Amino acid sequence: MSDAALWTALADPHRRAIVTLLLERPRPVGEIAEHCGLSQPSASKHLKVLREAGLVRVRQDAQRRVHALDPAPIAALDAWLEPYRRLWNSSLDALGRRLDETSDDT
Amino acid sequence: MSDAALWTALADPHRRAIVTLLLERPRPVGEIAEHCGLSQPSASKHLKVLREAGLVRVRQDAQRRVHALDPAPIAALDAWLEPYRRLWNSSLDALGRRLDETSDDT
DNA sequence: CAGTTATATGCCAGTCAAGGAATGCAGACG
DNA sequence: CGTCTGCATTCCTTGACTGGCATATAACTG
Repeated sequence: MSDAALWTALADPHRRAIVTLLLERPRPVGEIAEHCGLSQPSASKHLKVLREAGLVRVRQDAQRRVHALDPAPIAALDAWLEPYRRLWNSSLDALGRRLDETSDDT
Repeated sequence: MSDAALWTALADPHRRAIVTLLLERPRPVGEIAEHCGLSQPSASKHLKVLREAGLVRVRQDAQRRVHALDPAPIAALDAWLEPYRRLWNSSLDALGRRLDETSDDT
């Protein structure tokens, strides 16, 4: 269960920003740092955490290290959310039903 | 965007355990503490964080404070996951296609 | 090989969250 | 009103994480 590593990785706002940024396309470290307003060392460290959580993969291109998103671990989160999503949906349903019952004064 | 509070709240394993526990049914603080192997003060603190993230609601019953799960904030997470889920699914699709192509040696 | 670019790492100081023990507080109950 | 129960809050200590800076490392360039 490196589930913990995944949560920890995504708990940080900067790292979520990186992940979101990589959603667009893979990028080298420097570019990531710039876009997220991070120093290069800081970006490197965050990327390390993301790598160890399996969220990011590296491809070496000359001196550059192009980091790409790996969405696979997100599936674990998705699975974790499952039961709550059910609850949430049924709550919405209940709300909808109640709204329907009272909807004559809309 | 108290999105951050939500992530922070769920980043902690104990709090995830509490949330999972409350999935079953609402419970008073003492019960939660016992089930999660937490001291009473610790449980109280974690519940406070969960409350402030909107994940938990309290109903007062005599001296007891019965905490119940509120799955609504989870929707935010779900929304955040959306784009990644797409990617993930398409990756699966791609994998499936590749497996199909090579599936004569199954 | 010397120099430059792109990135990783080590070290340090500041910050913050977590756990434990003790205490405060409100409701129940005789 | 005194007491007990259930929970919240405070204080304190400790460990973890973060950022910055300096430095090491690796790969390209001439």
